[in-house]
Amino acid sequence: MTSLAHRRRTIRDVAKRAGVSISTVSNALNDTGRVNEETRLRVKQIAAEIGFRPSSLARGLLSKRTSTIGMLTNDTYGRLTLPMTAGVSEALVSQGVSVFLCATNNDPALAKLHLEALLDKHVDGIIFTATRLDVVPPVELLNLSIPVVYAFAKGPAGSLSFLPDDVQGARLAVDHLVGLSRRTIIHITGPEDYLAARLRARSYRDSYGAGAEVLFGDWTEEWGHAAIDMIFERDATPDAIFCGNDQIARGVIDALRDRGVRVPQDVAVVGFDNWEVIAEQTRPALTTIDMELKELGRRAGLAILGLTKGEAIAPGERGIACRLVVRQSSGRN
Amino acid sequence: MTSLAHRRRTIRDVAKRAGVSISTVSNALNDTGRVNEETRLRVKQIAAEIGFRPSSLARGLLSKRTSTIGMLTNDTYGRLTLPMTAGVSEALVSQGVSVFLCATNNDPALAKLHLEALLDKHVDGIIFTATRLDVVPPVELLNLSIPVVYAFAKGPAGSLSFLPDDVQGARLAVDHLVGLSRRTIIHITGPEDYLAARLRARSYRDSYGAGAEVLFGDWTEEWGHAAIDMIFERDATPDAIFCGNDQIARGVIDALRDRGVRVPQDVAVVGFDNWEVIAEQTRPALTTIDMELKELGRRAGLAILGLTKGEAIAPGERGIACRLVVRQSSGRN
DNA sequence: GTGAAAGCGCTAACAT
DNA sequence: ATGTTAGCGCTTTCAC
Repeated sequence: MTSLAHRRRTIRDVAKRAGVSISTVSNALNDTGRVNEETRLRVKQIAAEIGFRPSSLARGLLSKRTSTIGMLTNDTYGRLTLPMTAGVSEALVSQGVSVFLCATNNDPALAKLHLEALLDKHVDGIIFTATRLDVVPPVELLNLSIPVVYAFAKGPAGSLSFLPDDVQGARLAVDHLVGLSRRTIIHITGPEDYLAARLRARSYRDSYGAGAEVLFGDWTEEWGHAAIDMIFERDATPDAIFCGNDQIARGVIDALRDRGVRVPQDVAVVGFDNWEVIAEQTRPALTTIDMELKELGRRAGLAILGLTKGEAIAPGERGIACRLVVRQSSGRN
Repeated sequence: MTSLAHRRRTIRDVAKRAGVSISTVSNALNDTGRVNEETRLRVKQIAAEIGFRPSSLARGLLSKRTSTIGMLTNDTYGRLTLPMTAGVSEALVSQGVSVFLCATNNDPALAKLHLEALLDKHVDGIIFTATRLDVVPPVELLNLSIPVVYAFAKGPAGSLSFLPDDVQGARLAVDHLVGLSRRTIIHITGPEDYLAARLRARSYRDSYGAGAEVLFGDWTEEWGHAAIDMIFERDATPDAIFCGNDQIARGVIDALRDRGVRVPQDVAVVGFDNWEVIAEQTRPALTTIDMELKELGRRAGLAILGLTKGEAIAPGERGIACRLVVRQSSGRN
């Protein structure tokens, strides 16, 4: 193997080659100060030639900014965190900001370890994300001297959080079903101790009005099956089911098919999440609510970017609108 | 909002407070040089008290190491990349190394942008990961002065790659079915232009011997359905099916149930991926092959760590053994 | 055992 | 328009 470890080019290399001082190089490259246009061009030319890239370490030492941010997530890279990370990264890469991704696996000690590594590295800001809205963020985030933004998690009082608008999302689902002239809509959802489940359920009740019925259970296909078994033992059966997530919806649809109930003709089904591997593969494909997590991440990224630049951004909870994705499971009957 | 932006403590703050010079502080904190034990303790004590954390920027400027690595992935945080990232991070966090995650979304321009950001930030090394084995890594990775490791991707000649052992994995599946006295095993898999599909198919043929039959298609449930429809139009039907991934397997199982064929009594089914949201929710739950992606990531992480420390690690392709996960879809008949 | 001083690669204030 | 200089926060000789 040939030795690839050529010493990195420094500003001095450029200066020597261009026959000017290092400060002229600095000014030329950064388009600052007064530099003869010819000189500027020549310096830039030479810098490019020898592959000079300014050390962000040296730069950061002066400027106190590193163009890096940390993302702390409580789970092991789940399906919620990832679209958000994509959004964050997308918002920041064009500004030259890179993202440290740190999964804490719900382990406070690991969270602390990651956080210390981030602080050692002088990240300009931190985004905390979680797999559920009611996770309590690490207390260590409380008194940092760098800005912190919460994404898909409620930050403490006085902080800035970006959250999906579960209430609006659930209303979207119910309104859609009502618009299709469905009369009897039942809501099958996850555990009641999840804030998201409670929010969606409350919104369903508010939109639907009298006769609303909510079945809390688990976020699984199995629960979807079980719930259908319970419901269809009764006399009155619904003509629409709004599920708290896509997995439940898939279980519901499979159970309905097993019973010979036609979807969407007899019963329309709407899910929540737009988890494509589930929603697109149910038969029929699932109408569902998309939380626009990537957009949520993008917003959080832009916010942290602004904050690190010293912009004043009002704290509070920002809701991100959900989007209805219509597929076959809710067609007209 | 109270001003939280207290100036960071520096080594000088510690020195002043301890009444010693900064070099003594440095030596005391790093357990280097000759320092009186009492002094050392006192310095450490004071450093902790005022919350001093050495700037990794200043440190990196001297040492040429930043304790950061970059992960470049060709997709948008898919289900393959993520367990690997978890493994990488797990291997490195205890060493104080943080990971920049960069999704290139299969866009070469974006890849270049990310790569330049990483180089600007002096990452100590780079791990490239992909969603399929036969992705061609960005050429820009070729002549870097920092080590590069490939994970779930074949690097160029002379590089170090970590790959799942698809051949062994497929053999595991076939041997398992044969061990259950299954006689007629068919292989339904994804597109033939995927290297992974070809490797698994070849291994299946080699293990199974005469009479092997491979159906190439897509990596979807839909294709699983379609394949079963084709197969069961014929006279001779198999008593076992080995699928190229879990989605196909799920489609296969659903199609079999629709036809009244019992799984596993009449036909045993084995998948590939151990994608839990799929495998655990099929009815019956799916026996499948786990590629141990987290372990693969861990190995890649350890390798890059060694390389950045200057250890000599032989280039080549390292196969990571797959693991058979037995669930109900392949029980004894 | 401790401290003074040089210097990592860069930017910015100040001379010239 | 360009160069000299100080210094960001730290590690590392080398004197004392």
